[in-house]
Amino acid sequence: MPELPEVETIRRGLKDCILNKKIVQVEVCCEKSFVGVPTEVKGRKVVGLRRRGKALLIDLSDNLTLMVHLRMTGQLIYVGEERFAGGHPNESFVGELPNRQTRVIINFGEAKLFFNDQRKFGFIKVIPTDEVEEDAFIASLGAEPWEMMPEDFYAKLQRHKTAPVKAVLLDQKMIAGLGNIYADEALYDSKIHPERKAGSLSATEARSLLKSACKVMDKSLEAGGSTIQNYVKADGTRGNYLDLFAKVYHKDGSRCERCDCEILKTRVAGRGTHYCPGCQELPEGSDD
DNA sequence: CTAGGATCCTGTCAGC
DNA sequence: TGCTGACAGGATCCTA
Repeated sequence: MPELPEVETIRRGLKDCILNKKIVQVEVCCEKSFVGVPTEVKGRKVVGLRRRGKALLIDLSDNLTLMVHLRMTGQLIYVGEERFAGGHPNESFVGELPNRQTRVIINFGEAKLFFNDQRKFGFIKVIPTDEVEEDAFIASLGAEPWEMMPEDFYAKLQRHKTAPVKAVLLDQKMIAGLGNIYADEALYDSKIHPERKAGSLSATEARSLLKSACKVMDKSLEAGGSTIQNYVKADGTRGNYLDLFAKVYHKDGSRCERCDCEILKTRVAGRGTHYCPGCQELPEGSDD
């Protein structure tokens, strides 16, 4: 799940747990999940935590950085005096660790950080700190939503004559950090149909969409992304963090709170897509 | 340059 | 109960 707000929430939470701590050992349980030499990381101290798009950057002493990308099902679980977990929400947040989804264990001595990832799409990559900007993934990223200039956003949308606007929103080169959840939520918030041709949006619509993207992500950040505290409710039962802010995502079958139409789920650009047919209308004709 | 599809991998759920 | 296929919140690689 981890999209920008989740990764940012992890960055903030993890900072309090691991900043200034020394890595005693790195245990790689799945080769595919760790790019680099584990022993190189040994003995280094965590000196900072940054984020770029959906990538978490853990800066270590002596010019080394761990780039963590959670992709679809990655999660980071810190187990020490306190427990902090974020990423793809499931029972690993609260259960015994390591488990069969554990791919990497970063050992801080008295505490451990577990990188779990069911589908093995995510990874931790070792990069010299001064070369992070040159990493192919980092270098290709578009601007952070809050830093994106509306006119640049509009110009980028204009380049896509036939692609649905939803597909363009998901493109990290276009704008960094949006995934399937926030793409649907942003489109709903600005009342734009996900299948509108990206190039057909007016400058005003583009501006509105960018504003909505920032708004829905701010709201999720406020709610604390998908972390242990909104996964386990006060009464001990399991909650769904989407309930805290989602208006359309996984809401198919329920009523739009703006116009009372039924929220629909379709497939756009190969992805499950949720929208309200009442307030996200597709204009008549072929030039949509 | 853009556009569309397959693909990496594991798990869950619906339907038979 | 057991099997099968569809699908899952990401990004890349390939082809056209």
